[in-house]
Amino acid sequence: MTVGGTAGRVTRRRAHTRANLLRAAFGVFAAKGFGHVSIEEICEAAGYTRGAFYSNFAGLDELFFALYAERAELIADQVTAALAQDGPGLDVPAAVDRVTEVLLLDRDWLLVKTDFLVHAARDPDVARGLLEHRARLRGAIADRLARAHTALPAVLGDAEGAAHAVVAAYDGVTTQLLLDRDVVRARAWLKQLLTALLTG
Amino acid sequence: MTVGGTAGRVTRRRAHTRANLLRAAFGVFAAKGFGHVSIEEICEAAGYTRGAFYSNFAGLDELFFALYAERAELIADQVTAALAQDGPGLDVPAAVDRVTEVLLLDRDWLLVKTDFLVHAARDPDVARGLLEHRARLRGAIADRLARAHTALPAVLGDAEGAAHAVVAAYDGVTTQLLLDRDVVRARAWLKQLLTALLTG
DNA sequence: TGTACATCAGTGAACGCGCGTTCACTGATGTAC
DNA sequence: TGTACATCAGTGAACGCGCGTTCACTGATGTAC
Repeated sequence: MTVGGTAGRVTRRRAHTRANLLRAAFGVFAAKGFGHVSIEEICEAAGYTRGAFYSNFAGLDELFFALYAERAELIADQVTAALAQDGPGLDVPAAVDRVTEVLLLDRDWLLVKTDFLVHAARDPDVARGLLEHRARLRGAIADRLARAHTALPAVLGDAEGAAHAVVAAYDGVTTQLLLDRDVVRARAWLKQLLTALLTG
Repeated sequence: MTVGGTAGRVTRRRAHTRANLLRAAFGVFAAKGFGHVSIEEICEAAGYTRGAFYSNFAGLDELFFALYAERAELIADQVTAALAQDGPGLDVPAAVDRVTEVLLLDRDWLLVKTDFLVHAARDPDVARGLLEHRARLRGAIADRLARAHTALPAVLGDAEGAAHAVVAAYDGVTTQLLLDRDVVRARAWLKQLLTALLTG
């Protein structure tokens, strides 16, 4: 246990190195994919030796988790912000536009996110964390829809069901986007899908 | 150039070995994920030495492609069969049931398929092949929908658009299924989504 | 503010293992007669 | 059908590299007075 001020100074260097490693790692992971990336490569990209890596992370997995958590939090905040933008009522088409914009912005993120998905799919513990994160996002969407007072199609059930559908549509469109790299079409397509789903 | 009969006999052994390697590889890939699998592991699982591997494949990538192509073809046939089952008219709910059954059957396949997706997402050549395969499947669905004479919601455009939506729904539901492993819910959910999409 | 001292973050060399890749060899498969 | 011969699929040992992991060390960061 050290005093606040002391820990702050010491931490500054570490935090800096750690951030550099994470930033570099994001690029490398996006380019090559988790599983085709060596610790060596990340260190080289970040300009450190491997010792620095081990001083900050226990291994590749830990760094990958940290990386994912950091970015996922960021995206979640952006989505929440996009949803909160309207007044008490909800302009569904406008909200769809804004959310769509945020969600399909960064191809590198989609790549890393999908890497994380396949990783989570094979490890129940990791999957639980990811499911919780998804549930939180879905909850935010459901809340917003519930407060919208827009008539939702009965087939999907309540707002929770509709939010579920929104997430599924997003995931589905992402898959296609990863392959054809056509962001414009993907956005248009996602809007169309969400419109079809949310306006019976 | 050898005579048919001769090539048949010689090929028989090779084909057998190749099939064994592919079968074993499927299991290993599903369990660990492409990128966490060594040639050594596959050979051990199949009961061959590494030399046998190199006698049949140029490397891991080639085997992975072969594996994917083989299974994808299989699934495509099953889907086509499921679609062809009705008479000239199309019983949409029944067809949805049958297709859903086929598509969400095998978790291992979903895992390998997703591995292949992230791989393709980083390699345009691989992506092209995968996109073509998806287009073919989508075409089959669109054809079937077009012949169904059921009123499709206008938001999705023509039958081609509706087929696009079907694929997106499938991809979206798959993502969730990979995480929560709840096939029953996934099927129910996919049916519900498709119903919402196909019956305005 | 300046100096002596303590701690800790990152260095870089070293070790060793896993495994990709090659290749001379063997015995299995098929042909010719 | 049986035997000698040719070809080729798979063996298993060997080589070597990339890289994960460790650790004694250095110099940077912060403290005490």
